[in-house]
Amino acid sequence: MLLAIDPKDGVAIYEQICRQVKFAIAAQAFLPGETVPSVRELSRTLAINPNTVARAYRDLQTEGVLVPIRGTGLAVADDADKLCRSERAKLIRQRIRQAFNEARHSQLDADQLKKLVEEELGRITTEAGKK
Amino acid sequence: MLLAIDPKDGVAIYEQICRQVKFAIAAQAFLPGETVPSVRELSRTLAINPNTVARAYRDLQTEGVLVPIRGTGLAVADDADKLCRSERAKLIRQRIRQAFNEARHSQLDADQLKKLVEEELGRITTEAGKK
Amino acid sequence: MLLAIDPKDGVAIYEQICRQVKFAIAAQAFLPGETVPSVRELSRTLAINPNTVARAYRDLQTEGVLVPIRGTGLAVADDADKLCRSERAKLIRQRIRQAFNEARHSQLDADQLKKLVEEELGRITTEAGKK
Amino acid sequence: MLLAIDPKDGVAIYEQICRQVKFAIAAQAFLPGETVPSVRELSRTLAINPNTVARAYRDLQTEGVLVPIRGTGLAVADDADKLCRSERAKLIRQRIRQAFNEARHSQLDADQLKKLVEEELGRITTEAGKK
DNA sequence: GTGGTCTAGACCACG
DNA sequence: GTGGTCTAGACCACC
Repeated sequence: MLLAIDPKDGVAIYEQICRQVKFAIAAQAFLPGETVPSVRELSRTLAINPNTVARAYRDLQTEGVLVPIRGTGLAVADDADKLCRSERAKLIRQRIRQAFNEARHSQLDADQLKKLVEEELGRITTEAGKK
Repeated sequence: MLLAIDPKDGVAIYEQICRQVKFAIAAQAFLPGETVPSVRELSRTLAINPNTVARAYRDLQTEGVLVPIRGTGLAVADDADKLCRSERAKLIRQRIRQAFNEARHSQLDADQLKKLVEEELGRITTEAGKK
Repeated sequence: MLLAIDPKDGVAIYEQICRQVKFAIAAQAFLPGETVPSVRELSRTLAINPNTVARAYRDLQTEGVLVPIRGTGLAVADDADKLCRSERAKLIRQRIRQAFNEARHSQLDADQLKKLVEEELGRITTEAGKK
Repeated sequence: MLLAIDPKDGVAIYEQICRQVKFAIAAQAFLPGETVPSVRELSRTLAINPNTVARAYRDLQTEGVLVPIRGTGLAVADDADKLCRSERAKLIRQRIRQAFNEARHSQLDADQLKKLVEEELGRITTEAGKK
């Protein structure tokens, strides 16, 4: 279970947990039906307060990603993998669209933007290749 | 002076003001040497708390975008236009890099990402063309 | 012995067992004097924790629905069928009263409520007729 | 602002708050655009912990009933009244259907059920009349 | 052991 | 003043 939490990231810890759990499910690191680490265990692992983990898990439940099994723990919902994958795509697209909109709105020249994007895109893909 | 403030945007109001003033300067809607609306006037116009406008202007002063003119108000700094344009570029590059990093970190396939980016890029440039 | 247990139902499993056993007795699927399945057997059949079955049976004993027969197991009490039927009626009346109270308390118009009730009542009786 | 909270009702306090706020909005005791009592104020009024109120309000936000106004408070969303009215109806119908289903499932005689319902319905309407 | 709820009190950004 | 987040620790029902 690899969750990288940064307490001073600016974004709330419980949101980091939510996002990473969803991404882990999307990447099939957690399979539907499996239980996720217990609130207490994860809170120990990440050295954060159990309430914070509980809140993240609660949000994941209201989103339908996790389902409670009484006295046993929280399990990944049956269709959570599809749900998480589609949401992951949506989130990423949203971020990109937002960045581009901002660029356009600031009257940045279209060619400059295109060039910039290709630079960054190249940077990412080569890094991914190295890995 | 056209500033579109949305109190329900989630983004802090003072940040919206900062950003829009800087973009207005970058787009040469305000020229270096010109004075910006007074705190009281702008707070009336936008129907928001004067403290909020004051805070925005304070931040803009620390960034060197605005300079106080004794007995007159706040004026756009001499090199503010260049400064704003370069910062705009930096901001945009940062956003794009951030979005791409997030995408990569979520184990999204590189080709999918590339395709997605090109889609959105096309969408933006055609829209810009229409405009 | 047909007991449909749903671990994800939200209702506690031991309560589901209690309720279904009592309803089975009320419907004369179990007759007074008959023995019910042993804790170990039922727990295997339903694939749930033996403690949970034991707790359900314990509750049924305190309610006087089941009586222990030394060396043999648990048997349906002599008057359990009447007891279960009357309790069933009480439970149902309670639920209905509760639902109506809630409706009234929510300031729903009395006529609307009446209409709604008759709709649902019709739905139930026709379904029962079909069956 | 009349919210009747019963700490030992069995249902969680935060849920009682949620339901009552929604019902209050449905009954137009709160109008869209108005702010609801602040977390701290309501927690004082009800003599409960602010966190509990905050949790209720948070749930109402995720449901789209309340919207945050930074530094000012929480306001009733524009279409919250319709949303709450329809949900109120749905909730009540659900409860009634559930009670009836349970009745049917327990093989209660249809005529008995009908008689029982009419008794209770009469009880409610006469009480409402008195009020 | 599990999650769920509640209390208490702290700190932060925002207006 | 407002809500948002986090920590700490308690109690409960359930398995």
